[in-house]
Amino acid sequence: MKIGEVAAQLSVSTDTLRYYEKHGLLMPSRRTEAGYRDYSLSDLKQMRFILRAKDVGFSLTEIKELLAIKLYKHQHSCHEVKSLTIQKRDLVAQRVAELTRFHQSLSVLAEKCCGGEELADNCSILTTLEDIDGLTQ
Amino acid sequence: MKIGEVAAQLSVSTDTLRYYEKHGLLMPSRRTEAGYRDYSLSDLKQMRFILRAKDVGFSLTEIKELLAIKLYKHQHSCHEVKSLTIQKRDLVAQRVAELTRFHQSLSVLAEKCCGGEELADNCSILTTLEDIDGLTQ
DNA sequence: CTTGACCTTAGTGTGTACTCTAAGGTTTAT
DNA sequence: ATAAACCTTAGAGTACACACTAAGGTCAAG
Ligand SMILES: [Zn+2]
Ligand SMILES: [Zn+2]
Ligand SMILES: [Zn+2]
Ligand SMILES: [Zn+2]
Repeated sequence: MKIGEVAAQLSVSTDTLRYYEKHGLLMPSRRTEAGYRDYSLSDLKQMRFILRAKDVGFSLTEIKELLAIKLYKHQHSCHEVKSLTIQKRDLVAQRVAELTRFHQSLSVLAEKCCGGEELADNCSILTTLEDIDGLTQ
Repeated sequence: MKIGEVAAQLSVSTDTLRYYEKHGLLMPSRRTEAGYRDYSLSDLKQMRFILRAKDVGFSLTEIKELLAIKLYKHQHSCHEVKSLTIQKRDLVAQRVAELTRFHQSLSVLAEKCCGGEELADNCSILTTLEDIDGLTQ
């Protein structure tokens, strides 16, 4: 398959496919005489793996590690794979916690403000951000 | 106050202070004869505002908007300020939702894998990422 | 036979929030 | 007087995941 066909089938851009190739995530098996990329079914399968890994939150760097393990499965253990997964999950959990704190603070701020068309001279959001202990109480 | 003193007092780097100045967030009121930045108490107060706004999740661009409103409070309404806050809160909520889906998927993946020292030939994480409907069920 | 739709490479631009560097001037202490 | 510790500027580098561009080669349809 040519790059355009793969791109259409998987709903990605040809740029993305070339980008992944450049960064060692997906090398098409063959090239045509004219030098065109020629993707095999196995290449397509690998691209689906990559996209699914992205869907669960892995970065491209992490996916590259997963692919390296997948390629030589018999040289790696379940432990390694699970470690990567758990590490990622915990990192995601940390970020969720941080963003949840943001959300909480923003909610508190929003509730303090009347939101009316009056002038912002005494807006509680602005004064709270000015005050030292505005959000810690 | 000189830049180093401000930096020490607020636990930021002098680089950060110069960066904020360059990007229009905080201009020190004066310069000394030698060209050194000379921060006033009001400058310090503004820097605290910026840091507190960062703490609740506003980006520097958003903080710049807030500062512009704060500077001319009598030309802006509570509505504007509250809008910015609500928009940000909703955006954060979206991101939390996305990351929570990631977390859920990663947990499902992790639970499927034994995590032992055996070879990864049949690792459920890898096979699930390969399968089409692995995570949708 | 030419038009348009594809394909190639290599390189640059985007946004975020800094961080670091180079090359040099100033201040304070010994 | 000189060294240490500050300060200045402008500009480059970092991570992430592409998107876009230029300049050109290839191929199918009309
Ligand atoms: Zn109000
Ligand atoms: Zn208000
Ligand atoms: Zn196992
Ligand atoms: Zn496993």
